[in-house]
Amino acid sequence: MGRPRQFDEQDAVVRATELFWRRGYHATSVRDLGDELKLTPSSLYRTFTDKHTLFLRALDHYRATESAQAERLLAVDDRPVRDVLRDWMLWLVTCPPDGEPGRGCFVVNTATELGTADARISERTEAAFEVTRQALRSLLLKGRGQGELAADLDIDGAVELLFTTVLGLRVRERAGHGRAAMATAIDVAVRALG
Amino acid sequence: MGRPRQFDEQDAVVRATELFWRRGYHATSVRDLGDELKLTPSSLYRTFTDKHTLFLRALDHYRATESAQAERLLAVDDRPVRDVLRDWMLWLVTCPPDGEPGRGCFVVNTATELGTADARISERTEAAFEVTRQALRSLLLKGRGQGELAADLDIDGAVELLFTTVLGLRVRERAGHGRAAMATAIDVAVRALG
DNA sequence: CTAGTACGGGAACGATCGCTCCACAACTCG
DNA sequence: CGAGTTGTGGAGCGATCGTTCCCGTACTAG
Repeated sequence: MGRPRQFDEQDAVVRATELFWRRGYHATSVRDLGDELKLTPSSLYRTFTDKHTLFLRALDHYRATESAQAERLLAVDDRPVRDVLRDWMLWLVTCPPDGEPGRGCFVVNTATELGTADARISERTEAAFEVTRQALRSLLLKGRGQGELAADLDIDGAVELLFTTVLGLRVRERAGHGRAAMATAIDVAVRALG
Repeated sequence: MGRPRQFDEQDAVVRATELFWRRGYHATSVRDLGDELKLTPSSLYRTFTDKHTLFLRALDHYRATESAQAERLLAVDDRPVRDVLRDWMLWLVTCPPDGEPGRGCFVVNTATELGTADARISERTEAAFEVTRQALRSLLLKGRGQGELAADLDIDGAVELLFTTVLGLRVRERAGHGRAAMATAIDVAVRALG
């Protein structure tokens, strides 16, 4: 009972995610959030407890949507594994296609801004990283099983290199590096699978 | 003439660099800096103009010292290029060996925290990135010239992949990833040179 | 209708932000 | 010595930080 909400909580989380994503945790003030989400401080705190909790919600939302899209791209079953891998990496690097400067990856930005100091945050970034590693691993296993990749391919090693490369790519997108250079890196990485 | 300084300016820059490195730009307050550098606000502002300018000084100092150490490691001339490359990458990832959580790379942390919004900062991060790419390029060229690497090695491609890998490694160090996993990624990357 | 409950709007809390100002101290030069 | 110059210490500026509180509002239950 009581007075009904005048805003959509999920929509507010989406907007908060975009703001935190672009500016990072410390550079985003509660008033910035209030303006963007069209929420007064009282509604914001009543709904999301505090800034830190809202940030965790934003991280979770980002992981959920990002993972969903990634799974869709990786689930393509009728194309060569190498092509699926390349397209997925290219997509990771082109996520925000419209003008404006690259936002990089919210998880990577968060991990570098806050390091390992905050446990509740770093357990989320680590979980996100682990999802990526597992997605790479199962894709490579599929490729090896289908004979597209060498039978003696070092899966663990390949996963580590590809995962590390992905992190590097997302830093470069945030830094505004050209798509061509990153596409080159992706090509070489994929070709390194043998 | 006038009253002499009671502190060493260079030493203050070193301390400021460490603080900005660990905490990032926005999370480091002028009072934090004052405490760490043992400077009153008036001395700090008289000497370094403002927080932003001090941050640029810190970035420049980091680049200078970091580049100097990297050049020393890359200048080793009596060892196989692949070993030099591997050792350099391992060193990049182990820079702060003593306890405490990894600080990652100050340049990478800055690039992801501030993106491309601030021109004076991003021109410095880009310059630092370019130095790394050039160092990789000349090392690979040397290796190819000495016959250690294949004559038809795609230098541009290899540089892009290695550079991207290095950025990813520094993110991972900041995120507290284990040295073993990163060493694996490095091994595979070096082996991918053929 | 009334009582109870959750939300919206916004003033305002104490703390901290980046930064300035000024009286005083410590030096060089004539 | 005194005049000139620069650094030091620290109070304190206005602005903004994250957060709370209060009151009027919009709803449900009885």
